[in-house]
Amino acid sequence: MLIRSSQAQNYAKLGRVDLAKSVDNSSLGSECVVVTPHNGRPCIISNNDGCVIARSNEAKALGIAMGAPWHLHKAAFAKQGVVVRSSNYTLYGDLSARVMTILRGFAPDVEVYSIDEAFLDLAGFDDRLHSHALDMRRTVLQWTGIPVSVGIAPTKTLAKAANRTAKKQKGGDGVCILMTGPEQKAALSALALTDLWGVAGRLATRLEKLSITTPLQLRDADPQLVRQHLGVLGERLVLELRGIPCQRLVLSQAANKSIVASRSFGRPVTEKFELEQAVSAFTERAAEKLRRQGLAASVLQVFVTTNPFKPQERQYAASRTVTLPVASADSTVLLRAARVALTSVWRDGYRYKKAGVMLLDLVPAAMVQGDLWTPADTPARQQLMEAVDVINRRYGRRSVSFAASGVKLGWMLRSEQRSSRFTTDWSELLQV
DNA sequence: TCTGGGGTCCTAGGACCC
DNA sequence: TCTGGGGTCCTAGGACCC
Repeated sequence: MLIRSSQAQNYAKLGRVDLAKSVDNSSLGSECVVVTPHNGRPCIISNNDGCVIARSNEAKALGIAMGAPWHLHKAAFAKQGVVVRSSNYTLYGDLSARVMTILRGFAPDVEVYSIDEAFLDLAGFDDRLHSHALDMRRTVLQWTGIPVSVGIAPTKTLAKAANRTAKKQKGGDGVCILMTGPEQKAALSALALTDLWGVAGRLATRLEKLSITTPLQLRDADPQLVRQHLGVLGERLVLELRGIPCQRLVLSQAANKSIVASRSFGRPVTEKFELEQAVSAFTERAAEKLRRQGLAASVLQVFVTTNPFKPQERQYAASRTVTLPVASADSTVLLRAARVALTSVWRDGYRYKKAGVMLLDLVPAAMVQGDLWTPADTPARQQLMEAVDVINRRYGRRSVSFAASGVKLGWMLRSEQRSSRFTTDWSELLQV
């Protein structure tokens, strides 16, 4: 598929659309690759010049694997005339939004699952699932130029399998419906364990030890046994494969629970000041994201690792978290916390490969109260700290703590944790 | 010589997804 | 010299409390 738009000078992978009917269950999925004017030349997208994260069909035909390390294949790619582009998530986000808007016209409930996937509730379309799916496909293609494939089934897990089947069908119409037992059996028997949603290498290995090597064997396995060995996720997987939904449609876009900024370094970092610079940059980037979403962070974590691909080198991985007295989105505050955390994880003599900053315990910034949020040492803050000292002397060290919980930000006495005593009225603290 | 049990919270780590 | 980045969820184990 070609997009002739001049701004789309690389290609975007977009649009597996899984539509799931949640109540009595059906589902739909699509995948498309949009390739810009490279006239049939193989094309890939890399992330940070590290890994291949998307491939055009021509590139797939060359045997270029998903996630292939870029540096190992650089020479071969050049020889084969592979066009390489960097990822452009702003562009993909824009295309994605257009597709999602169209999909909302085809079902009342749409879950935007990722940048290129959606689950739709198709309850009520039972007698015309196929024509509805074709209609949807046609419209998305006409209006955006993006081909999508559709998988329909009683559960999300089966819908994903249906989607995969639809995508792989040679000469098919891009739609796969797995509503009946025989249909499901036929489709599942053509898949490998790791084709299933939620099963990657580690789980597959553990399943093999239970003599479960195919999706059908997993479906027919004892859920209790699977739960014992793989936990609750494994049990859910078995049930979903049997057509018993364990996952509802998620309609509301929940706020982020964490924000990360991280990078792998092009060459090993051995000097502390270099790492400090990087961590500062990560912190700024994460803080910007935080503010754009109208959030504040209560906890900041810094992590560093050496290169795990070089086992012959001494390995070290560490992370340190700093809890802020009050949730903040202020760069100065976050930078200070990041510096403290980094100093604590830093060890001389290692070749650092990757580092990052993670912001956690996010709360709406609007909930953070007045002076206590500002980085400066205000009189109110000094009063607060004195009060904390008094309380700690009376009740023991660290008996008062600050926390964000749900929509409330406040303090609590540890001894009263059970009663979850939160408040945003800081003066109460002074009276304890 | 014998050294509770149950609940909660926190953290680190593992596994998965796109 | 070179192997991504950004997320979520679950679990095990230790600390702590009663």
